[in-house]
Amino acid sequence: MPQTPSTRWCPTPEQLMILEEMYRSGVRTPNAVEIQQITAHLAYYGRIEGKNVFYWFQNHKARERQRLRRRLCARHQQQQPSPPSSTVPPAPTAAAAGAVVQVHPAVMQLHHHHHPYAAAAAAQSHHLQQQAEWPVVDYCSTASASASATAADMAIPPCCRPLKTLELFPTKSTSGGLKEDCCSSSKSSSCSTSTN
Amino acid sequence: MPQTPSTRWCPTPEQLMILEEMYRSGVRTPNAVEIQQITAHLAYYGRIEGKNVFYWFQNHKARERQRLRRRLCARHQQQQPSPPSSTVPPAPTAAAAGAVVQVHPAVMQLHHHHHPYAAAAAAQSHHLQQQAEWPVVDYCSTASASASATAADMAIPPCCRPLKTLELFPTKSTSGGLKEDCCSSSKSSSCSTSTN
DNA sequence: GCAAATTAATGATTTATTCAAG
DNA sequence: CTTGAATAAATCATTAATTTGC
Repeated sequence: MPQTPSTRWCPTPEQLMILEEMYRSGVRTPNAVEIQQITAHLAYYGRIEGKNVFYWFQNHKARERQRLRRRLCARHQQQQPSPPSSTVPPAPTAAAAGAVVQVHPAVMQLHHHHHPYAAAAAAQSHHLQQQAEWPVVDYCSTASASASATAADMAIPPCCRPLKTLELFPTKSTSGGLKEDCCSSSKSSSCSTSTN
Repeated sequence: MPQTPSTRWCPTPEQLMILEEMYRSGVRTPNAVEIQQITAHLAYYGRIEGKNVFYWFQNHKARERQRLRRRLCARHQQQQPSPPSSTVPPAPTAAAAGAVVQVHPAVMQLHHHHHPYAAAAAAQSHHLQQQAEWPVVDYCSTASASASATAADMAIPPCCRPLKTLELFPTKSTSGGLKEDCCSSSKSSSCSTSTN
């Protein structure tokens, strides 16, 4: 075994545990800076990169939602008779509620395993520095020169505008409702560039 | 006015021209490295970051496609009688065809405006180095160690795998076969979107 | 008990949709 | 309205679980 090329990241139990803890605490879409920190901390438990953290949150969030959706659907399908309003509340709200108090930074110190190693690991650039910042733009970095943001610039938690997905899937047709797939056969929907 | 924070990138005509030229040449989804180079070149004509290039291609591709879809749809709606096979080839194929010969790297030297400035600009880290490489992972870098792929593995151009799913397996329903999206059901709806 | 063959999870990409600045 | 930016959904691909035959 040369070195196990292992194309893809395989989270260690510790890493996974911490990530899940963070997720439960409300972390949804950490920005570049936060990802950096998370990565730095997790790096102590094994090889990891910023993108891994990024993807993990993306996937975890998406699949959590998917799972819920599926459950609801299945339930709805099987039990024609809609039970009263006493259906078991879908739990997710719990996490959301917790998020309200803004736990992002706090979580970082959850385990506060004061291992200088972590920081070092990140700083020493394992094999390439972690300064990445593309799609996951860190809105902050640009403000590096700022030092004097206009106000709420730094005030609000930089990344995820607080809790957008709070109401996960309010059956609102937000994204699933209207698409503009004009060629989708079916109704001769008027896709005619509408009112222009 | 502090310094015109200018939240979003505004491409100069030159930059735009070059980008469009590249797009026409077949560039669709440049990887991190390529984006770096493009950024470096375009940086000569004005402020620009990797993410801008990334987003530009994303959006341009998506909207080009959308535009076509819409046009086709409109046509199909207006002209009930389906024209023979001589309908104007949906253009995208053109790009695809061009892509077959793999123009990505070549394009880089399309203009080969040997301005050391560009490279310098990128290298000097305007205010932060451009080594980014997150979501836009460069599939190439990881493959560096490979060296011994199973076959067409390396043959295909690194980025947009032209036709990977082509004939991997004999329709064994391994992973792509079945979906279980239970809630799909109604997704038709008109495309209007009405632009609120 | 084990290894090849399936299936289930999940990491990584790509595509579609949405938001909001100009 | 156009389009840069951001997010979510869909999809692909690889790893881990598991089943199965020996």
